[in-house]
Amino acid sequence: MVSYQAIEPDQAVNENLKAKRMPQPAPEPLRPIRRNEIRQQNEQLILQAAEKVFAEAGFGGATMQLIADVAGLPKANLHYYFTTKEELYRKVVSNIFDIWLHAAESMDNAPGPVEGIGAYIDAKMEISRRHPDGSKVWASEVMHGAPVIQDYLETTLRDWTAGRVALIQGWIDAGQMAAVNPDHLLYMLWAATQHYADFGHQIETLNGGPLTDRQWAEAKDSVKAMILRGIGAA
Amino acid sequence: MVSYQAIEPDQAVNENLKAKRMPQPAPEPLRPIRRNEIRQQNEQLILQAAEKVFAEAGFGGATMQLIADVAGLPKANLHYYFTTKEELYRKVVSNIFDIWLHAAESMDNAPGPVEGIGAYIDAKMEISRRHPDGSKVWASEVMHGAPVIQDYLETTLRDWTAGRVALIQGWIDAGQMAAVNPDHLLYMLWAATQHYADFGHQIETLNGGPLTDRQWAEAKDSVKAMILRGIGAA
DNA sequence: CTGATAGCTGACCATACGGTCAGGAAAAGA
DNA sequence: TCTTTTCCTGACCGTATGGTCAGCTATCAG
Repeated sequence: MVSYQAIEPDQAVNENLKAKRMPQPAPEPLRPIRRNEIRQQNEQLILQAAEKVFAEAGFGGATMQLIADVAGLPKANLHYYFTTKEELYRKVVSNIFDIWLHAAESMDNAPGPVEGIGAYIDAKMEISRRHPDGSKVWASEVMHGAPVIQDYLETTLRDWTAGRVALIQGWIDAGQMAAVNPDHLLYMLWAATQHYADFGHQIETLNGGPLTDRQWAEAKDSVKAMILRGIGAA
Repeated sequence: MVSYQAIEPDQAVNENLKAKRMPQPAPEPLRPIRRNEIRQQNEQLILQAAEKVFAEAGFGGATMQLIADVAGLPKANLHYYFTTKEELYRKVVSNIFDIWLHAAESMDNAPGPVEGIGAYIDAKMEISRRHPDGSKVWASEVMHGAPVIQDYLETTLRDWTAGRVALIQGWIDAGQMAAVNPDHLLYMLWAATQHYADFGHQIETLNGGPLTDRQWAEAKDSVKAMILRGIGAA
């Protein structure tokens, strides 16, 4: 079996659990544990660990035990918050989808393609840099036929896409850019930006290490320059 | 657990096995079974089934039993030809890598970027169309940190990339295209073309069905037009 | 024809997995 | 204080998985 690099369970440990297991010298801990917060905090902790593990191993390769170790919680505790592995996975994917949709708003209310598509590329490149795991989970899900989020594709994404296609067509009709096929332009935008997350390991290997701030800026500029020139908007 | 669509085991059945299990009316079957051929044939059969299953379920989600069913062979027979799941997977990935490298030759011996990069896009789009499973397996492997083909990335791919970067730089120096960053141009080429395989399901969903011949042609033209214009070569 | 060898496979095994549950601990409410 | 509710978890279970192996059959060289 392929041995994915082991993740140190102690990398992320619930601070509250730590505190609980040792005598507390202070009569009142600085952050009193309120019930409401516990649930929110642990769910977040589990979701973060799950995103990492799902991205690294895929749905089939990920194990609840490993997610639990990364989160620093007993496995049974995961099943207390998320009944099944699929329910946890579904929540992870849906979170990512929300981030994406939110970032997509940057395209609207722009006077033209240079600003609109430029801002969209900026936003998507930033997501690739800050949420590479999320991007990978999404990519993995779609590659496997979207067994879990097919309905999202057919409703939300479809509607969003139709709206942006109309937006782009409007720019074309107004002579603000070349008459490219809007669908394929969107595909290229998604592909070019998400590539830096999904294939980040390949890029880092070729680059001889993680991209520096300067290199990320150059990546962003390169993508923007090529695409904007490619659609005759620059 | 996510239920990936079941694959009908009988979709691909070894014709020789079929023949063996039923009385042969003809004294000499048209294709006599030679020992040499059996090995080659079955290995090919298993590799094809494996590529399909690995692409659909990922390494962790794929099972030897399912691969065996798709290949129409008993599971134990798989282990006769490929000792471990990882060995089989490694062979699948390495086969894909070879196809990619071979297609990459289309970029060489071109008088300029229009012909060279145009031909490369053509070749890669054709691979995305004809070998989508292979592309997905590669993507999955890289996304998971390339646990199996890291050495390929560091040697073969690195060398190939360096060569093409020099080639592109030569075109830039000769004034045949704009002064784009060659590395990021390569990333965009990979991203834009492989997207049609890796995210094929998403594209098909948005498209309301598989791309037609005409739509594939338009996709190819769109990618070529945008990129070639984007690098100032058209 | 005969021994040797490659191809084949049902039955089996140890392990690891997702998920369950009884029961304890801690906080909130009364 | 007592009761209720939420939180927590070690131990356990049925199942499915990757892999093995003894023993069979089919081919081939001599």
